[in-house]
This record gives sequence, C-alpha cells and structure tokens, in this order.
Amino acid sequence: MSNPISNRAQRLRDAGYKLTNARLTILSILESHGGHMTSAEVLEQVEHTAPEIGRASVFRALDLFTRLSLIRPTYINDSSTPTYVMLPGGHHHHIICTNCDRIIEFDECHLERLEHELEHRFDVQLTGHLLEFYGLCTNCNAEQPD
Amino acid sequence: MSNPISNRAQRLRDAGYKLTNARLTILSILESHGGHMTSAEVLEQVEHTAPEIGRASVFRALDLFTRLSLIRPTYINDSSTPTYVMLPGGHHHHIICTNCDRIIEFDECHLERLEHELEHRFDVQLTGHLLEFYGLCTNCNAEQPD
DNA sequence: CGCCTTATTGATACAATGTCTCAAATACAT
DNA sequence: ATGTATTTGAGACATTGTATCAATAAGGCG
Repeated sequence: MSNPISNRAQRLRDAGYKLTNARLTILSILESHGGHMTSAEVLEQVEHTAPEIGRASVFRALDLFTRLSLIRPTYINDSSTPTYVMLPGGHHHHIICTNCDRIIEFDECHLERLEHELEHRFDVQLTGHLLEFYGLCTNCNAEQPD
Repeated sequence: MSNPISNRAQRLRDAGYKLTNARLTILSILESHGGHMTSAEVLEQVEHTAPEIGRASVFRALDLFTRLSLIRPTYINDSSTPTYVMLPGGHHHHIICTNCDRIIEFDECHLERLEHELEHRFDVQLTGHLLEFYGLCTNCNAEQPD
C-alpha cells in the first residue's frame, strides 16, 4: 500500500523531478483546494499545514508545476499576485467579470481541432490551454444599463 | 485637425473616463509597442518619454485598460510581473513555450459561436477573450527527445 | 471663453510579493 | 547502505504594486 502516487506526482517523476516533501505537499494543497488559488493563499496554507516548508520552495514548486502545465497562473482581480488554476486534462476555461471579478467556469471549448492544426502548422507539442472570456456578469450588466 | 482621437481613446471617453495626459501617453506607448509588454517595460518607457507621469498612474492606467478589455495581463516567463497583450478586436491568441518562453501568435480561433452560446447560457455580456496554448516549441521539443 | 465640479494625478512612504545565495538535507539510483 | 546530484530552508534583499492626500486638470455648463 503506502500512499499511492497521484497522477500528477507521476508526471513530475516522469519529467525527471524528485518527489520531495515540499513538492508533494504543495501539489496536495492545490489539489485539495480544487479551483482557483492565489499564491498568497497557497503560502498561507503551507504556513498552516507544513510550516517547515520555506517560502522560496513554494514559489519554486508553483513555477515548476506551471512549466509542466499542471497549473497555470492567471490575472484575476488583483494585479499584484496571480491566481493559479488547475489544468485537469490539460485545460481550463472561465469567464471573468471585469467589474466584480466573479468567475464563471465552463467545460466545453471544442478546441481539439484547432489544437491539432496548430501542432502541425507550427511544429509544436501542446500540453494544455487556458481560455478566458471577459465581460460583465448578469448583475454588473444590469447595473450599467447604458 | 489637432490630434485625432484614437479608437481606443474614444472607448475610454465613451466609458465615462477623462482623456488625461497620463492615460493617453500610456495608451500610446502600448500601441506603438504593439505586442507584449511587461509592466516593467511600460514603466521604463514612461520614465524615458514622460518622466512627469507617476508610478501609480501607470498601474492605474493598466488596471483601467484591463477593465475595459483594451489589454489583458498574462503571466509568461515570470510569475512576478504580468505581460500585457493588446486585445485588438477584443481578442488575442498565442502559444507559449513552457521551456524557453517563446511566444507564437496566431489569429483564428473560431470562438464566435462559443462566445454567443456562453452569453446566452450565463446571461453575460462578453467583451473579449484570451486563448493561450502551452507546450514545447520546435527547438525545445527536439532537445528533449523522449 | 472662463468658471466649477469632480475625477485624476504625482509624490512618497509603505506593503506585499518574489528572488538569490549557500550550506545542509534528501531523494533515489546503484 | 552509499554516493551524488538535486533540492531545500533561512533570511536578507530586490522588485512590484498600493495607499494617502493635497494639488491639478478635464470637460460640462453658463
């Protein structure tokens, strides 16, 4: 038995990185939180659940996970810190209200064909994508009738 | 005659914001640069061409332009400062190499149908979108044969 | 055209966020 | 078990973004 290695941890190992306590803990925090998390929130969680892990390691892990397309930083309400989204299955899609910063997530994107086309056209190997729409949500739209 | 007001400046005015020197200068810097610019690069340009404009006003303008979907911050190589991309026609699409941070821009996204569908489904009014693919570019792909 | 109101600005001090360095620790291949 | 290269944690530091507030300027209106 002994803790089975998560899918994402396996991807870390496959890419040649060691499965250290710091990395696994941070990955686990991200996974258990599920959705959007700012770096400040990750830091805070780490502080609570594993204070022995240093500040630098948190940023290093977030950068690493980003390079591996496990997560992706995006800018939401606050321009001083990114919000990290999980990329399960390599992708993530949401709508951001540019007035109140509400997030609406949705699933389908129908981008498989475009993805393959791009891989051929530019000779690249794609591992994920993020699609963001911007606009006004129902409430904010109503408030600004003109 | 007297400087014609740019399309984007008009959008500022239409949204009820004043066309101040600071805003027009920063907008012009973004437009003349065309592509991707980090906040540090914008600050540097401002320092050169209009040092009377304060640091705070630069960040304020970038936030405002973002709210109006004129530009959009995204994290490319460095998670500590966003890179702002122009959203001409309300959208922007690129591929980011997660190894060397090279950017490949492309135009078509075929997302009009999805955009309309989302507007109906969630009762929102969308003004723009950003589509990012992540992966390895030709060079980096070759370097990591396995 | 010049006043008036209000949004906006610039300066500066401050807060928050991310990075660097390096010796110590640890994963993991053998 | 041992060896080795990767990774870590601490904390000083650098960079990036924000708050405050009196001074300024945009633009509507008479």
